[in-house]
Amino acid sequence: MSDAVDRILAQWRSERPDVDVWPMGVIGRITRLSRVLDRELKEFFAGHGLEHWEFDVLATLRRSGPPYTLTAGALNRAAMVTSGAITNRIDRLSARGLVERVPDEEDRRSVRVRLTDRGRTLVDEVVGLHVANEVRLLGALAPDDRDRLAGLLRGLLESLGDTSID
Amino acid sequence: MSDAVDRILAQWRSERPDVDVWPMGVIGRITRLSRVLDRELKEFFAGHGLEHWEFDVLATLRRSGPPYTLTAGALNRAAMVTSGAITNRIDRLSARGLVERVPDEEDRRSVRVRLTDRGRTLVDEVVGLHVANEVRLLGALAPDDRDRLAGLLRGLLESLGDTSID
DNA sequence: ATTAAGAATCTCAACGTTGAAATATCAGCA
DNA sequence: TGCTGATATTTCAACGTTGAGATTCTTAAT
Repeated sequence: MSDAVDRILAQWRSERPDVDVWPMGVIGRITRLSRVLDRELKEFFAGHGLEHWEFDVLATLRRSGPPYTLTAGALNRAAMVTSGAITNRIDRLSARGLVERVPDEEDRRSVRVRLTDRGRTLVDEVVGLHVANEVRLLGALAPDDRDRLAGLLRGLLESLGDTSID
Repeated sequence: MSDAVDRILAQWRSERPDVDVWPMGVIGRITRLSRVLDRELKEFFAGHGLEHWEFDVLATLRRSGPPYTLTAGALNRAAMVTSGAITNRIDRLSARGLVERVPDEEDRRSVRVRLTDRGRTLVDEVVGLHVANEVRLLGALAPDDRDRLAGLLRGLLESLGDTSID
């Protein structure tokens, strides 16, 4: 049982035995898994006429609950991208009629972004299939291992300060 | 003890109790960790006058062992990017004098990319510091947990077919 | 030799993100 | 009321990747 990262670690041990590269066994695998999973999810969403980032934004609004409205800044932090990227994403989702900009009466610097009925219908249809697809991708994981893995990853995220979505 | 993903999961359970979103507890965390770690590494490499991708290419060549030479295609697969991206990266590393293109005598479609002495010196200086920085980032992980986490991630990567770096 | 299929790399236009600057607004305070 | 610093969003040029097509070369069959 070995993966691509095992081969990379073996190369380093051979070439630079003075460096203990164990952290790459964790960080390298997180990086590679992220890429592999991204490709899989991209393919899945394409099958439903969506970009990955489109689903992300719609899902963020959907799970925030009624009235399915968040500020651009909140979407920004949730997606972990810069503000310019969010402006662009809202523009395009808005052009597709999936969200709409609503002026914020209380703070006129702010823009509220609201899921339209079409947007909500779409995300509600897709989210179940999306999760089923994720279940498939994690099929190799025994039920006990799911919790162990999630717990270890949570510990890391906490230690790195990723504790808030607001 | 909770992280950003715990909050996301709680939102889904409240809004869509009919969907069991446990896979997001794994995939969501891998995705977020990848972004957080990417930012940290980017900052580290910038402190050494390098882009993250520059180090990646140099390290791939370095750990392949003497004569520190790989084809463009091999770099391509190692970096998990498209061929156009690798051409671009080789161009720029070559302009910095860190690698050089060597015509492949056996297969004239191929381009061999060789680490220059400057490139090798640079990567050899930086790799130890890079690993030390990774150790710092994983500081929250108990020694036993390192192996457990690496093992669980390896199992996933294998099951998704990521078993080769050639 | 010649041909055809496949492989390795490069080219390039389209696309999305970044990061900084610009704009507009708010909140606290003199 | 008028500042001042902070905040929210948009704008925009620079940058890197993608993905498809073009180019060059190899391999195997004829």
